[in-house]
Amino acid sequence: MLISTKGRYALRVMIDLVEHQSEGYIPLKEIAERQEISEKYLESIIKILVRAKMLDGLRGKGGGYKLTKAPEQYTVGSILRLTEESLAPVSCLEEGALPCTRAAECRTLPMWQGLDKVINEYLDGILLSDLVLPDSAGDNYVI
Amino acid sequence: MLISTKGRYALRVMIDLVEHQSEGYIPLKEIAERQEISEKYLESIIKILVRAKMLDGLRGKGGGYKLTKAPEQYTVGSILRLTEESLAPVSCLEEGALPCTRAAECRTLPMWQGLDKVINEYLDGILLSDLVLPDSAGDNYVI
DNA sequence: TATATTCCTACCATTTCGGTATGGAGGTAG
DNA sequence: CTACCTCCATACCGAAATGGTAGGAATATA
Repeated sequence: MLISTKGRYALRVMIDLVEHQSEGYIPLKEIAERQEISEKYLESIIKILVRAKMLDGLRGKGGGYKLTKAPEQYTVGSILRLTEESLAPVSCLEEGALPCTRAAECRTLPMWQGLDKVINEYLDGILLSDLVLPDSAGDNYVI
Repeated sequence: MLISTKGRYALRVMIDLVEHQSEGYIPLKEIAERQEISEKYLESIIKILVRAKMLDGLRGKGGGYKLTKAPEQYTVGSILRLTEESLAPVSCLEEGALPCTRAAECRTLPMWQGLDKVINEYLDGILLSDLVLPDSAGDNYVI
């Protein structure tokens, strides 16, 4: 499995916020209820998005979270690369992985690099706004 | 990470066997030494390939393993789908996963299905024989 | 029969996954 | 100024997956 619940939930939060953009700051509690995710777990995921300035958090009464950019400005890839620490399909391609001593003779390395490219290009080709479109238009990003 | 060491090692074993096809049955010990993988761990991986009739195992003195088909008959995808129990990028697409109650309203499901398709098509487009070609030809499957 | 080699079943340490619990710190309305 | 509501930080925890290890039984050859 490439994408854990963390990444999937992060995406659902972002979509939820797009769908309630007009309401200003949305409290965590509301999102958690709508998305049926535990408040505390969701909190830890949202924290990552706030630190990366993908969301803006406002404390105090009437506070909550909202997007910092327009939905077309976020790619799915950029969101997932934040929450999943790596989207690399194999450990030898992960950032900070110690260079494999067999890399030079490795028959499979170029293939893994190709797979990595395919995955990232697919995910970067989809915008957050694409995921919120009415159902009928939901096929344009399924290759 | 999508592909664990199991899948990667399986692929390396298959490649090793292609490169020593002419020598008949190749003992586990030889493969393990060449590939620098523990004999016992490799054994558990090879077992999977034998059970699926991708390899033929012969016991006793002079025994070992060999391919059951020509290298062009194996796709990388077919090998990986055996050793990794699933190549699904998200858990909700795994075989035997309990159907998600939110599937109908899920904004991200079609995207995950698209990703799954992209991954499988890439891996099924590469043959075992492609991985054994001389180095200079190693770019034809990197998109 | 001695030896090489595959098969089969357990077991295990470490890490990751998917959370929960507790306690603040900081803003805002009244 | 205080009560309330929100974000922020840290610690902990059970279950499953990962990446192996160990011991021995079955089988074929010489």
